[in-house]
Amino acid sequence: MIFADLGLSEKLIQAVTDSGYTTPTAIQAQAIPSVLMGKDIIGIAQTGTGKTAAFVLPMIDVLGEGRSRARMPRSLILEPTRELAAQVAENFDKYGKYHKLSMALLIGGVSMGDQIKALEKGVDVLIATPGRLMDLYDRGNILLTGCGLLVIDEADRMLDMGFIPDIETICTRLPATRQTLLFSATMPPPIKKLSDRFLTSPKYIEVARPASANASIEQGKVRVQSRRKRDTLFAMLDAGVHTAIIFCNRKTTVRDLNKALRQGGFDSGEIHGDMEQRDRIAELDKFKDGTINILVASDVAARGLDIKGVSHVFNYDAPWHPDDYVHRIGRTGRAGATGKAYTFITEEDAEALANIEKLIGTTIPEITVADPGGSSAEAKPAKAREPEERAPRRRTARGEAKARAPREDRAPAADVAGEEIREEKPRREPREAKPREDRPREDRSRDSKPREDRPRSADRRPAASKPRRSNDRDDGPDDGWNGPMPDFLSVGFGES
DNA sequence: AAAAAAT
Repeated sequence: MIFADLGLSEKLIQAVTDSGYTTPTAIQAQAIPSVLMGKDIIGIAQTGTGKTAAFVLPMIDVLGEGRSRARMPRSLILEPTRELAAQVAENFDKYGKYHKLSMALLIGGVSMGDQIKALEKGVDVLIATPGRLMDLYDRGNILLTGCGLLVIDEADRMLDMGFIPDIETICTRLPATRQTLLFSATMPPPIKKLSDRFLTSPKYIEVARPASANASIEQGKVRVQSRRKRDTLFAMLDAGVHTAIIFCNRKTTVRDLNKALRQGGFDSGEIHGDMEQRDRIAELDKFKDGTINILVASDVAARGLDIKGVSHVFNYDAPWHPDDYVHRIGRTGRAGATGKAYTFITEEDAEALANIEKLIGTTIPEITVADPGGSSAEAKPAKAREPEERAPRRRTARGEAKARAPREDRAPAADVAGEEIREEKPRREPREAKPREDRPREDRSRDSKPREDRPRSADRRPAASKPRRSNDRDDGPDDGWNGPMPDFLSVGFGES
């Protein structure tokens, strides 16, 4: 099966080929022909399965060259978070480069002016989070009567976030004869009800959950006292981590931990919902382009965010909801690359852990990190008990940085060719290989200039109806992380 | 127990 078999236009196949993809994923192969035929779809899938391209590609062809009218978008995509919405917009840019579709990204946290301007001009594709969409609708800036195609993405998360009433309201404002695509990782009763009410004889497509079914993620749990989490984490990071997302349950923890990491000489950043939108974007961009290799995150980044080459996920706090565990660790091990996912477990986490292990159907192997706080930490199989009352060593930024392996040792290995579109946002370039101690922090900003061929953040304004870049870059399927793994991180698995 | 999303 290749993309050319799915009934997509030649221009679209060209854009897909330009991006280096040839083989559709399961969800793409099943969904694309049906979407092209105008059918409603329920897709049980997450990002990581290639879900986004499964609706973006056929939508580009369905909308074709048709003309939009002022304030009357022809299609609407609803996303639960601003980042996901932006990510979908990037997909339209990438695959729609040979089409003349206009789009607008309606998300909160940024000024409305550009969004309103884009709406006035008329857009083919509206990508929105519910809050801003409702706001602009109530202000009379949007007419949904011409909107014949609706995508409800991440429906279960919309439910979690209390968006379902908004979604229902929006559905009733769209024309009754329309095409509706609903994607969800799970089908809880309220989502079932929603689909019964707003979809017409949908085709049901279910693909395996990538994270639970994903053998490319090596999982481990680390039993740790709350007060030793930080030292343990530092030790594990010191041992050599290419790129890591560190999830915390609270925004305050995110902030504190990032601060500590930076003081410790790590190139880290943070993302959580209390940050200004532009800072969220900036941090994510830095992580994507390699300016930083550690991202401390709240669950705002748990689902869907597609960043290539994340080698490690750390659950600094065990997630309270087992579903979140699956989503979090799904940020690594993507597109055939291998990933590691480590979860810190304190005594209070016993119940959460039990729920997680029940959900994923296996016991997570336990690893022990010896000598946290030292720079020569190594992990040993679980049975080797760690000496308990070792005084945590104070680390200074200098000494700690010197003790760390030079960057070259942690550089990613050669790319592995992946043929399927699973990744919405490939890592752009190999990261800076210089050891950080050679480069004072204040000097680094001027060195990390953005590449000319990738959209700068200023370019990512909401109104995407600007002329398309003719030489849109070729995002080959670089798979990201597949590099050498420090030995210690690999031992100890299969012990329990 | 938190986070997210409109201001």
